[in-house]
Amino acid sequence: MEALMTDASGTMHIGELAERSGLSLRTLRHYDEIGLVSASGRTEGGFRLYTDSDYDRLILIRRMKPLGFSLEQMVELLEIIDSLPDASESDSTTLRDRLSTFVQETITRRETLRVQLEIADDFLELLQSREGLL
Amino acid sequence: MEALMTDASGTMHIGELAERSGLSLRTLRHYDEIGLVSASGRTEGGFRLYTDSDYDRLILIRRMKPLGFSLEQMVELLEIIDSLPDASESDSTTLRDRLSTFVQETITRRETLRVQLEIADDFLELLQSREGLL
DNA sequence: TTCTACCCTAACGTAAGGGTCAAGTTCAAT
DNA sequence: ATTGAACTTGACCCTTACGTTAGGGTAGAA
Repeated sequence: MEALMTDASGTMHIGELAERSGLSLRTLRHYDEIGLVSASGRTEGGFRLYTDSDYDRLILIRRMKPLGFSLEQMVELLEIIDSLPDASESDSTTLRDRLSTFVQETITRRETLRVQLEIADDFLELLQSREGLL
Repeated sequence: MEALMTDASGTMHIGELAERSGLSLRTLRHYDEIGLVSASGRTEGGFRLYTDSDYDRLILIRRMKPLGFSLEQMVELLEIIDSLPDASESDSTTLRDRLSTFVQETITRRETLRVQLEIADDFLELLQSREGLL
């Protein structure tokens, strides 16, 4: 009975974004505070207003999370990604370096995750064998 | 040039256990404080004394870590495991239940880990495609 | 206007340690 | 027996990523 996007100008309040992204209100406010995903605007009364691209940003962040980057690192990576479209030639050397550092980090962390999965399997087996003894 | 176990009675100080387990001194003290892995004894002067079975306990904990259980939950699981050998018949029903609950939790968490690995792969691909654009 | 659902800030709490520090302990070498 | 380097102690503050009240303000329908 209610539109997904309350406002015709394509903005939403924090509650809707929370629901759509599956993140808590507190988390969204926290991300705003630290500048990871700032609300694109505010109502006169002070309500945060978010847009669809804010939502996209959140989705990207949700994908980064399993890799265990700190929020601060995510801020940095988003900065890099945001500035990619423009500076394709000028100062792209530093940008390229910063990005490839991130890619390396990501590869390392992905590997860590893989190892953890293995360890988890080991542990599960161990637990189940104990269970069998009962 | 020095024995792995300094003491003939088969005990070691916190430093040696830290080195052998790969955990920090701070971590070991923390585990002692919360009763996850308590030192088996103390010297007259107050130094913690650990045994080989303390070491074994640590290894088990290290294997649990990737699953993301809280230290408090690990305390509980270790309690269960410790009491398995004896109570094979008497009150083993509650024990069996508690253990199987843990096994279920572990399976769930293992699945989460697997999904995270997938998401990580997605993200890595995404990053690398952006890198290709430069 | 008043109700209700939603939103705000501010501030303290939490887990799992990290780091630092002064002070006490061990123990091998003298 | 003594000494001094290496080790250990507990205490306390710091960190990250939020959760959790507490006390209010706002949006919009009835």
